[in-house]
Amino acid sequence: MARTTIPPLLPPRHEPFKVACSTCGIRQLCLPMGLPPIDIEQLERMVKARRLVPRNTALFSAGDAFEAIHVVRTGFFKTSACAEDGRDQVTGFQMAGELLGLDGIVDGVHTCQAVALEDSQVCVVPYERLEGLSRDFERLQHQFHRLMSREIVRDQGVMLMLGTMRAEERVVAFLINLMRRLRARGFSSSSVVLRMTREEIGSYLGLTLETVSRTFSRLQDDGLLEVKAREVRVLKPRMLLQVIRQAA
Amino acid sequence: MARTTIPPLLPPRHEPFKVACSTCGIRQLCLPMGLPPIDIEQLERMVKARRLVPRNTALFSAGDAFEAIHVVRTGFFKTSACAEDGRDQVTGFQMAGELLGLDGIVDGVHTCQAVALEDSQVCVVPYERLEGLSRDFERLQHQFHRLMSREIVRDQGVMLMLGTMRAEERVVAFLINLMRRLRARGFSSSSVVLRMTREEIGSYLGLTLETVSRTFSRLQDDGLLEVKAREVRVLKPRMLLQVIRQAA
DNA sequence: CGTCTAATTGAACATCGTCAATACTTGTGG
DNA sequence: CCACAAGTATTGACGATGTTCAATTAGACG
Repeated sequence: MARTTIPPLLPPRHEPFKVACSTCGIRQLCLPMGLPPIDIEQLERMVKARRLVPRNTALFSAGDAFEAIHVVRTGFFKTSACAEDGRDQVTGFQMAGELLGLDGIVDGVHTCQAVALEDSQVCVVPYERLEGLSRDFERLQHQFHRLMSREIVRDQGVMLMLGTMRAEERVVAFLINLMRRLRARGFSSSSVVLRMTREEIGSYLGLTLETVSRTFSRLQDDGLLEVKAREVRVLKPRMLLQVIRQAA
Repeated sequence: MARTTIPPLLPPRHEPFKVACSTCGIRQLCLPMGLPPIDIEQLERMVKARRLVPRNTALFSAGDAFEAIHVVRTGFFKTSACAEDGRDQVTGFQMAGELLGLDGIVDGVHTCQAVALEDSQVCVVPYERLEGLSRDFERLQHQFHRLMSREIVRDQGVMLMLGTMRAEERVVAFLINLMRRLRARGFSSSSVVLRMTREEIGSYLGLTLETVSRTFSRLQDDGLLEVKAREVRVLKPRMLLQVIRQAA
């Protein structure tokens, strides 16, 4: 029953959690980031509920009506864009504090799919409520704009990677980015357990799963990494950075 | 003096134009799109001025302080992202009604460069003013959010292209997209004069200029296009569409 | 009209993708 | 608890696609 190619819909729509941004462990990485307590209180009013998203289920899919922005509270997601012709690609991986669903605003319909790669929890921010409170609270408004802009800058970075990097550089850039974000969340800065398959990494990087696998093996042979299935340990962080810098 | 690799700064900062969105020829494609007259009047209040941007000059560069969103009124732009290591890539081409500078919101600094590919005119929308009026005018607010979201969706489309398409598909997708947008602006739907070099196209598509050139030649040999330097005429629009559809 | 940039084209080469065989994980049911 | 099955990862050989380098031609602009 688990692990279907088309993830099953999520049965329980809303879990009745108590939401309290002001005491949330990830508030420095999330929407409240940098806001004074008075604005964070407003933020709490926006959040409708938390929602559980079991592993391998879709939080939303392409074509779904857009009603809310979601913020990852715990867990790990991937988003995939799909074109009309069936082509699809992983466009990003999201972890605690990161936003899901900004694509839906323009036409009120999601154009991508968000799937949990492990049992996860998200905060549901109904979009109408967000716009409403943004009108009354300047800092909240600015914060939201900053996060949309950050997504645009992030996307530009992905384009740069896809357009200019070779396979090895892409894989290394992916790893460095992932570990930087994990470090910001208090995880080890030298070792990761990847939540995604080689195929998903490859899709994100515009490579085949074989090329991703071979690249990991080569980086291991060169002594920069230790790779054991999904567990990656960085042995030479400096040299890893150089893999990208030396190119141009 | 002209055509330096680093475009010269724009000497006259603000041209004293009278701004009137309500009578502007491109209002259906621009920020006012779909808004009722009463909101368009508010929009006019946001626009500080129009500004002339001569060919091959930068409207803004990476590192510049972000103060305003710009909207292309006439002409044609490219935006390029540049990484710390010197790597850079064209991330988009903008024409009348399209926005420039959304990347600057997050940190108050531009992360990309916008260069005019022909003598152009932009409307300057000071960002503080935009946020201020957005708080008072719901539809304006929503419109702005829609346009940021549209940029995110557009970027996802570019990623999909860079990650999954072969050279010929990329070039064709680029042409189809360009002509669709030109058609929406009342230009011929069968012939274009490209404003950018093969190198700029290649950078955008993640290909070398030689591959772009060869691909044009092949599409011409196959009778789908007629290419004479920068002038491209589409002879078989249906078959052009099929170049992309048949892949998956 | 001449110079500089841009575009085309060819040949050799590198990188990555495809196909295929094998090994390793993980979860499930006997 | 073990064995099996399905999914996931590794590795090799080969081939396709796109890059690099180089030479030539065509355009654009002063």
